[in-house]
Amino acid sequence: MVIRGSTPMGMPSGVPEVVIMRLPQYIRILSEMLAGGVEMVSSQQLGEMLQVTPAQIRKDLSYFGRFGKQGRGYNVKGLLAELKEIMGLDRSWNVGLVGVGRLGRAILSYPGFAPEGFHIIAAFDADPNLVGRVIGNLNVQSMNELDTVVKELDISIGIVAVPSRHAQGVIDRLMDCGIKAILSYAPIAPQGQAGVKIRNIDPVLSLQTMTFYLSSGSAED
Amino acid sequence: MVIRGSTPMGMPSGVPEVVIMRLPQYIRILSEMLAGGVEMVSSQQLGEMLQVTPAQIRKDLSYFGRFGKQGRGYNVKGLLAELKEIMGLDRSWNVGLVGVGRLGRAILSYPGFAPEGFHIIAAFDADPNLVGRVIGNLNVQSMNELDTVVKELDISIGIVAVPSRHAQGVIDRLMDCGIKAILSYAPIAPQGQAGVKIRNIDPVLSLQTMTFYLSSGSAED
DNA sequence: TGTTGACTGTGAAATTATGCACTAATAGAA
DNA sequence: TTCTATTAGTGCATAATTTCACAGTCAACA
Repeated sequence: MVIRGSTPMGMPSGVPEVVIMRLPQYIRILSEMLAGGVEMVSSQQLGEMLQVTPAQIRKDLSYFGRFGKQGRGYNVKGLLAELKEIMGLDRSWNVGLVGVGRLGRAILSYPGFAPEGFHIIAAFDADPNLVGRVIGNLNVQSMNELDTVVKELDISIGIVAVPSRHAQGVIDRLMDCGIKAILSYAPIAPQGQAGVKIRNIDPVLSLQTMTFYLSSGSAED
Repeated sequence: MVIRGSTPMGMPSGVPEVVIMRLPQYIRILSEMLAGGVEMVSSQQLGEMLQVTPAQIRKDLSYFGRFGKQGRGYNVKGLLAELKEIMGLDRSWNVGLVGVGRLGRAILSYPGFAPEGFHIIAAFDADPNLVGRVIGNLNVQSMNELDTVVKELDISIGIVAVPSRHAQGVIDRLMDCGIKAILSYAPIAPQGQAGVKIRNIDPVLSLQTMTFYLSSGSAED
């Protein structure tokens, strides 16, 4: 799928979604390299670490500009900064969590979000017994307050951690609030409106995509 | 990517990986329909629920055989059974978990695996303080026992829930034991050997693939 | 100041995936 | 029985993605 339409600040448009899906991986490797003191990296080296061809990396980057030096490769720090800016990862994002059951609490206590700029600053639950309680530094709020709080706190990303039978309803509510990016942990096939990005975390589905290869005896990778 | 090579029981080979990635989703929807008492379904209806074109569903299924009736559609129960068999989901799989920290325990207590036939029947940890303890009905075992236990209990899938700096090492150990399917929760780009399938559960990466669309102001879906 | 080796950026080609549109089959109505 | 409305399966066209391969640039060094 290709991203059509114009973008505000002169950002090149027409970037395939597959490319967008790969950039965060480049960012991650580059971060590791920067932490490791590496200054320059070639598409060859980057490709080896990510198991993709060097040509693909160069082509991906070419959608956004020219970041390398012929004969030298890429400056790790510089490329990292560029990619972060392109992806909107040079800033922090306010995230709202819906569902503070066992899974929701695990998400709240997951230490991996904040260092990457994702701050869960509000938690909601439909259960009146949970509303008003403080869980992981957050005061659990009623679903009735969703719209108000999303706007007041400038929340642009929603995380859904409710039982699957309620997940689509919650996703609909979030979209009604103007949320355009949703991370759902529910094992369902979510229906999203146009212009809304939804990603699923679904370990069972992940396992199910591997068993074919186990049973078919295929030795391919 | 296309799956090359022959398969033992006359299973058609040459099935693109994208197709394999979609089949579990078909299976999920079909299960829901079966539970809902639906008897027949057309590719049109299935496509609407999954947001894919009917043609794609028919094409995907055609890699494996002919399951529908012209003018009628597919028998839900029958198609579900066929797809489960194709994917190796008509049986149960033994799973080993490495890492019983907070994340590992959350995985052990996740109720979604067993009903789908994935049984975590062994848990390992490198921490001597954890070895020997009973967590979630399982006796935590030392990493030294990995190879023996994997073979004894016929474990064919590994789940990795260790800190990221140890993840690649654990993945290597699992591959050395002959494990061909690994689900990793570590936020790294894992290096796998040929013939080994690795899937990542990485919520941060998922979030990072969405922010581009939030910042670019693109209204596309 | 040439010359060499390394490596990017990019059109073109190859490959892979998707969607169209048609044929054939089927059930049910008239 | 015949007609109509559906819908699967599929060859082919189109679209998307990946890879190739090479011109152009750069740094290092003789």
